[in-house]
Amino acid sequence: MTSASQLTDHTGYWMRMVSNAVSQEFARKVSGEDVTVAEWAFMRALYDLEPTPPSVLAERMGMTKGAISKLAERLVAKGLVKRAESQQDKRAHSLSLTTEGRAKIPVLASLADENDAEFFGVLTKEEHETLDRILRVLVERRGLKATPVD
Amino acid sequence: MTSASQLTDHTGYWMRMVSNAVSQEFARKVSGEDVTVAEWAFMRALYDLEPTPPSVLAERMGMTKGAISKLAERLVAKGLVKRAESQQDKRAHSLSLTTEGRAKIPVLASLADENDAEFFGVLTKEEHETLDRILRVLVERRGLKATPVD
DNA sequence: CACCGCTTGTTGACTAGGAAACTAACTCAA
DNA sequence: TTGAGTTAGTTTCCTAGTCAACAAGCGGTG
Repeated sequence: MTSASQLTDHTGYWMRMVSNAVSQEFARKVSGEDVTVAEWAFMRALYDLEPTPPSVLAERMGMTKGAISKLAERLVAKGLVKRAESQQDKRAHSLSLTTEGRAKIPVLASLADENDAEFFGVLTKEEHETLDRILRVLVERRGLKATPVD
Repeated sequence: MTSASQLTDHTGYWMRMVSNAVSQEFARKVSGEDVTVAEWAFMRALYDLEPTPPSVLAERMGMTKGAISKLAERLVAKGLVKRAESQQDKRAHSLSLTTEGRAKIPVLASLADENDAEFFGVLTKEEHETLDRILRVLVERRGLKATPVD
């Protein structure tokens, strides 16, 4: 075993490469809407959960609460998200989309659809479905936290 | 179409989630070797190409030349990579692994092997192979640049 | 040979996120 | 009721990347 195992032998390596490419492509698409990929993910998660505390979003998105705090702040500044004080607990608050934020969801979602279709369009329908299935299996079996609302 | 297409319907979303999880896991593993994931990828690419100019690595790794410049600087500082002036072109230089850097390759590679085995171990052998194949197909058909030395 | 445009690599300003320290507020037990 | 421990969120510091401006050097054309 004098030869190092190829970097390219690692599934993680290919995952990273493909994932980066998809995200970059998507970032380019949504930049016209003055939104980043992270902001879209945040808004989309919120769409299913609102009103929800930041902590839940952090868990869902696999980000630290610090990151969520800053992300939320940016979205509030853009007028896409609003905070509401909790009555019961003065430390806590809940986040929701504003009307404007909510209105952006379908637009962004269709960009995401388009991006996905375009990027994975080089696969056959069956390959694409298989990829999807395996990714979901991985998320489930590894207990990754961003489990979708189902 | 009042309902936004699910964020979770997007393959790109799952890719991002899984990719982040693999990388985080791997980052944890290599941190003991005082190396980051990006540094490993850099060294591993260099291993196949040395001596090579930074520009080629940038292309290979899908990073900007600025990022490569800084990454290289960090590795030089750690004594894992060395620069050599080009004779023909005084702007250019080439990068290689130092003896120490080269010695780290197998160690890091086996950590990568281990990480991959562990992370994707929740898949059946067939699922893992399929995933691998589809990712490679994607890289090839989409012309992603980090094409391996083959 | 002198200049103009292109290329190589570096730098500085900026952005995003993680880790950990911190603040405020809640809960519970004595 | 009060103090200790816990929890929600924010802030600070750090790392790592992009982008754009830049310096230096190349090469071709008048």
